[in-house]
Amino acid sequence: MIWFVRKLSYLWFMKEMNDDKKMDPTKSELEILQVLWQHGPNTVRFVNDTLNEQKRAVQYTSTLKLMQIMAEKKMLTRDESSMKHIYAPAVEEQQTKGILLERFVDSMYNGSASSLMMQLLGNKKTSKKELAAIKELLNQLDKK
Amino acid sequence: MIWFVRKLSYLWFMKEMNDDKKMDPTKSELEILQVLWQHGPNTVRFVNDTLNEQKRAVQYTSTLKLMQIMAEKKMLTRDESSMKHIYAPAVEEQQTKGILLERFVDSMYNGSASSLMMQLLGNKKTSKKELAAIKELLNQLDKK
DNA sequence: AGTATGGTATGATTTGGTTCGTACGAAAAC
DNA sequence: GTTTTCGTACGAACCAAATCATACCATACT
Repeated sequence: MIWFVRKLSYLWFMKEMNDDKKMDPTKSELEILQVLWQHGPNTVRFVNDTLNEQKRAVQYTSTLKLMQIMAEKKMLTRDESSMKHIYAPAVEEQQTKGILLERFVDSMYNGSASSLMMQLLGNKKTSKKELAAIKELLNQLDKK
Repeated sequence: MIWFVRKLSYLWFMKEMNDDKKMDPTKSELEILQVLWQHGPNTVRFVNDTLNEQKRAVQYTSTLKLMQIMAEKKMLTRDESSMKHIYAPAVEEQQTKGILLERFVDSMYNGSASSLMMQLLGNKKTSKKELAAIKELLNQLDKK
């Protein structure tokens, strides 16, 4: 009986570990995830090219290595059936961003979403269109 | 004449450098800034104690070193007139947070504040009180 | 067949941030 | 006056993340 309990708690432990790693993208890892979320599963070549034109100069092998590591961490999956491996995100976009956002709010605004809002709205860069969209959003929430 | 132009552009360059560093708090640096923003100028001892009770175990000398580095970067100023040095934030809270927020929104939501809002509101953790506060905020903005 | 091209694998190195041990000085307590 | 306590200074070690050079394999082109 004991072995069974041990096994269970071990599995649980491993699950937690993986979830942790999966969900903790670093800055560069996030950049890669963004590309894959936006353009769908793709090759290293594609991701690297996209990164280079959209963000900054980075060597092909650097991107390769990072993506390999991410696959190890189960943050990405990869299809090795063809020579050119195809990588896909293994984490859900909304969920991941949600976690990161929560962490951000916690560390900067003591978890207060409305404080963040104030900051956002006080910022000149928030356009009128954005404001309108936000209001619309709130109204819709009300109706539920 | 040439030397003068050189001097000017050098100074300009240094100014940029400093501004950059000033405004780029790392995670731990931000923790320290938060303490100082919240409690006003203070000693290393105080900051370290606060950190230890509010966040995590950290050695006194670690906090000391970090704050020294931050002072070097002009992120903090310090008053050395007394034996116990008094550190004060050299960057404005709202401004700094604004920059960080903007960066965050850019990297995660392509600069769209309303996308961020959606995320925030979709999150169960946003309480009704928060929601009310946000609405209030928007109404006030309208009146202007 | 031979060479150019495009891919993966991987170890070594660099970098940035953080942590801590140790040294040392001033002031307070004894 | 000596010892303990509380402070700063600073180099060294550590760690995670990121970068890159190199090696090697498969495919395509001539």
